[in-house]
Amino acid sequence: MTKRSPWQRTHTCGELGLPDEGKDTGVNGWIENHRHHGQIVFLDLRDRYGVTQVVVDQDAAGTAPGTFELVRRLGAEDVISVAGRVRARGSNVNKNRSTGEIEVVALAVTVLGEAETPPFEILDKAEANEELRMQYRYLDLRRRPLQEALMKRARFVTAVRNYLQGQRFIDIETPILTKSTPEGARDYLVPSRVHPGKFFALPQSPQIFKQLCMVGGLDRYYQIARCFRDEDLRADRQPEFTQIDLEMAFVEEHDVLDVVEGMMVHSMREGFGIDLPQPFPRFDFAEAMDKYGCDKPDLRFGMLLVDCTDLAGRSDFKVFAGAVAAGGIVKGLCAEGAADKYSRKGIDELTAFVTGLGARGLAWAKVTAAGLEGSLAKFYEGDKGRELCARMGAKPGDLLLFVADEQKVVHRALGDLRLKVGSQLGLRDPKVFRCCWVLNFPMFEWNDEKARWQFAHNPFSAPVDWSIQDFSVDTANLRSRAYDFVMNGWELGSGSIRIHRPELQAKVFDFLGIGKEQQRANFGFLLDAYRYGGPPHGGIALGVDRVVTLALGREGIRDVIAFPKTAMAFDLMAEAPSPVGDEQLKELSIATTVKKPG
RNA sequence: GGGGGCGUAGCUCAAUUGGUUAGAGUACCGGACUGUCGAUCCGGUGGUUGCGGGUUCGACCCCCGUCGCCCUCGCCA
Repeated sequence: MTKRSPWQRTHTCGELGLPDEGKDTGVNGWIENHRHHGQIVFLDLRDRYGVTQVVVDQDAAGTAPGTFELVRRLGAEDVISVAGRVRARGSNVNKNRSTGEIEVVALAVTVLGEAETPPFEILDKAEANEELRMQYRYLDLRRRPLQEALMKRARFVTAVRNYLQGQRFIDIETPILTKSTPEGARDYLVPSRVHPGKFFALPQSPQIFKQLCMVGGLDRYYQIARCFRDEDLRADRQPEFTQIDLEMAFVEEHDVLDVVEGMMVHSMREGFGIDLPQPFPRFDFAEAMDKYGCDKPDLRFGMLLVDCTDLAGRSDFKVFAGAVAAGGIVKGLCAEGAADKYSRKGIDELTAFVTGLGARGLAWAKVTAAGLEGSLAKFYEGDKGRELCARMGAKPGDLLLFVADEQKVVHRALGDLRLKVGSQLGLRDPKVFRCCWVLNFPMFEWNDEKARWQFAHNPFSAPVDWSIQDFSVDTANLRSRAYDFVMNGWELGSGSIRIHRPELQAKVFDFLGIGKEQQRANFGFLLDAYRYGGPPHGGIALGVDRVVTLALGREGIRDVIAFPKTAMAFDLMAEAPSPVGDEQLKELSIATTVKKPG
């Protein structure tokens, strides 16, 4: 016979209810709260499933001797095991708690782990600052919001795996110790002991390996992949992060998009109970820029950018006419019903906002039954005003906002202004989720600093024009078969149909000034692979951390990662990175240029 | 790499803009209390004001440096 453990658990702290009345039970957990009343003590016992009230009554019959005295000494975060009996709480029900109709009358209590006073209180609403909570992450993990995030995250990822498995995808692990390439983000390097002076790099993504899986005939690959990039951090960026990475052979854009759309609809519902409206609209990059001023449209609200360049060019308003004459454009936003929501001061603030983004100013007008009011009014009286309103789709009570400048500046300013005004008007409901695709991104972009063209997306994205001969002709307007997945104005995924012919791939590298030797050194194995029969293929990678953050309405991805790092890429709990001993360095043939270690 | 914000009991914050004993809530400790549920009531412990230097009769407050955290621009193919 197996000996019964003193902390045998029969129920969790979240599952007991009225139907369990009278049952003998064993529950384990952390003391969340304790209330002492002289001859009766109440404990709120917490585990990851919930909270149950435990009562210890000094006079109760059947209680193990010494139990009351023991319980009186217990405090917050002590870990205990309670053997007892479920009792209905009668008229003392706690309606704020799912287990509030019952309590466990303790017959015996075992202390499993004593807790010192924790450095901060374990509360649903985090009151301690994040620095402290990261240092004691294992305590922060006891908080319900963090547990909820991790549990839902796991449910979401499981749904993704199930869905992809059902679509014939194969989960394939790719190397963590891999090859450094100078293009792209800075690599995290790992020294090789047996190859002195040589280094592995941690993968920025499994990009090349997944493409080689396609050459390998594996057809449909996926991986929940950890990726590493040594760049400066943000609220939505960590040095290591997780992607749903997938690749498919013999496909066009719509094949990839359809699979991901199905996967997201399924997994968002399974993981978070969120139903995504379908289909996800598909925008051409140019259309997204034209209508939303950015390549990641927030579709939760309208307020599209409207082109008024032709009207503005004929205007007496010098700012408009001048901008058009200089080859610029004029676009506007119509904020429906917002005229009385913006005071002069409020509009000044919007003006400061757009000038901060490089615009020279913000022209505005409030629409009334009688015509326009505001900085534009005197240039748009009578028919001209009516014409402008018709173009903008404006009616009395609306607020019109315009920026005149070169196209890039107008889009930047109005794109961001649209989001700001949308937020101020409450149009960006965090409980509403709208997805879309943006396709046909530019192939290259000009890097001013380096004074040369560089990849806009990644070096393996195929050009839309398959038969292109010369990338130097009309370079800025060349489109690639790259696409982004966007939710609520957040880029969650990015992918493309790839180049699968070695000569075309080499031609792209040639154009970007990557010499043959460097091509061989960095990508030789990929170019070689294609010489042995590479299938057409494409894929995508989606940021898991971002999806979860957005779905749960959290502030940043640190809130959905069990052990995150700070903005300085430091692990406050483990205190990593840390200095290592001279012996270790010597073995790796490494000397540092840092004077004082540590 | 640049810009901004923050750093005061274990925790969250205050300190009349340079003024003499650095306060409050909470946590913690002790006491009272048999139905609480962020219990209540009474009492108590608790401070290198991030660190180093400077100005001043006097610094939590001003100056310089430094460390850390957060946000942001650059960066992130």
